[in-house]
Amino acid sequence: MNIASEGQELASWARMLADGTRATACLALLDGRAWTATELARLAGVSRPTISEHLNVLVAGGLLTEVRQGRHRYVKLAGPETAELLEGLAALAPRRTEIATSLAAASKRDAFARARTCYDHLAGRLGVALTDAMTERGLLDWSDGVALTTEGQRWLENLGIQVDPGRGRPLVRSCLDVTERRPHLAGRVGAALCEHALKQGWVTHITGGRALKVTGSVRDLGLPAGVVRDLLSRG
Amino acid sequence: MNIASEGQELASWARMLADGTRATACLALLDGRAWTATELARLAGVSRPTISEHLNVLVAGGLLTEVRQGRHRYVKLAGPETAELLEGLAALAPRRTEIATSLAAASKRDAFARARTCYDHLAGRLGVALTDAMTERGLLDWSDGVALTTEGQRWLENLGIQVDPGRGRPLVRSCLDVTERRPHLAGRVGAALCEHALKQGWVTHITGGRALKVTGSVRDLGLPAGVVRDLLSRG
DNA sequence: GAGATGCTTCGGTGCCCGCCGAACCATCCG
DNA sequence: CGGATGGTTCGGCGGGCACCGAAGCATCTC
Repeated sequence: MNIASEGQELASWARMLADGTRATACLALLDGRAWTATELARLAGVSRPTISEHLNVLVAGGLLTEVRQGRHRYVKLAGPETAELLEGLAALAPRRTEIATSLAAASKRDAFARARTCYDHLAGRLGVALTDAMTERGLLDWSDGVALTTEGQRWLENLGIQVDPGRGRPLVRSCLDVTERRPHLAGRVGAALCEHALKQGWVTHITGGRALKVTGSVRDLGLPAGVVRDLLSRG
Repeated sequence: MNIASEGQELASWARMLADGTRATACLALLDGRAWTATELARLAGVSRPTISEHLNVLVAGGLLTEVRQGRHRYVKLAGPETAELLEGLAALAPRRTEIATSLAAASKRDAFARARTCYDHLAGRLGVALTDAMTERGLLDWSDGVALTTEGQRWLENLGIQVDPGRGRPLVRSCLDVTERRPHLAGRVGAALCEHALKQGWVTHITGGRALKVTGSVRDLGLPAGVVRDLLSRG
């Protein structure tokens, strides 16, 4: 109860992210996939022994979970809440380096801001616009947190989307978008929607990152015309 | 843009809170008051030189702002966003030590959970219940973030509450409650409401903390009867 | 079996940083 | 002016920890 011990607790938690290598690994894991230790070592630019220690810390701290398969150690974020927390933190951490370094980097960032995955759901302008459109059409109710309306359930059924019954994880949940700084849809419905979008070819993965390419089929989603134009521009 | 440098950035930010002394100081500052360096040193149990260095770090990092008055150095949280971020983090950090140590500590915690200030607005069960009641009566609109409805404006006027016109700071804003883990009202309206509540004697400060004592006048607020009973019980 | 691959353990090194006491500066007070 | 008080600067100490290379397991492949 005393404030000093609470401070210690908060600090020990923050310490997990207070190392560049660990933070980099966590950001990489935001794509929702399970990575091997070696992959993360290469990404973060450290040796295997080093990343091994770091993963021990993160797993012990409950931020990551691991699965051992044969000689591989797969780690991933402990859960959607963790992912959302991380995205929120990254969004809130003041960004000091907002300088476009090169044209290639800029266009890569553009793609990232336009449409990407966040853990297992859609994010970027696409994710936010989709969430807005769903709200507009009465599929979501934000009066207390966020909830799926009966119209929303019907809409999902009409699209043929099966929502993973999932244990405990909320049906819908709002997640702060890193680039838009506005909430987009997460939770089981968000995940199902993303899966469906990939399966239907509305979006496809761009190699080497979380960015997504938006295809013409996105016109059928009922998004405002201006948004559709933006999403399809140059790409 | 590259993920490694983003990781470094996140880490350097997290490092500010990764020290027990600094985290303790930040939690103390959550009461919204400006503290002197010596006060914080005594609270955190470190020497004056030590806290001085820590405050330098936090101010340089933008988490705190300072005002020099005579021979005093007053520090406080940089702004309401910072306070809300901290409350959110403290709420999200898994609490491992949830053991009631003594009756005195338990009753102190009870008071804290029942009603307190969070930065400059009301929090605890009181804050959350008040926010719920306002939503119920159509004073708040949560369809896109949170907004004050015209009914809400009228309600404030009827109560004779002047809302600080404030530069840039949002009129209303939701803030995650540490104990309830649900949003309560912050922003300029939240601050004005808290100020009004103190002035009208709805609540009074309990010495030595952020906890508030709820008085009988709270009956006039239109909260559900069960909530009122809870808030007034034992105290 | 032998060799390759993924990962961990173990020493060891070096750096960072939290901490303090002593000295110092600035301000307020009589 | 001198003494008290709040704060900072400085030097130095100590511990923690991020990192690596070498060696050691475990697993898969041929």
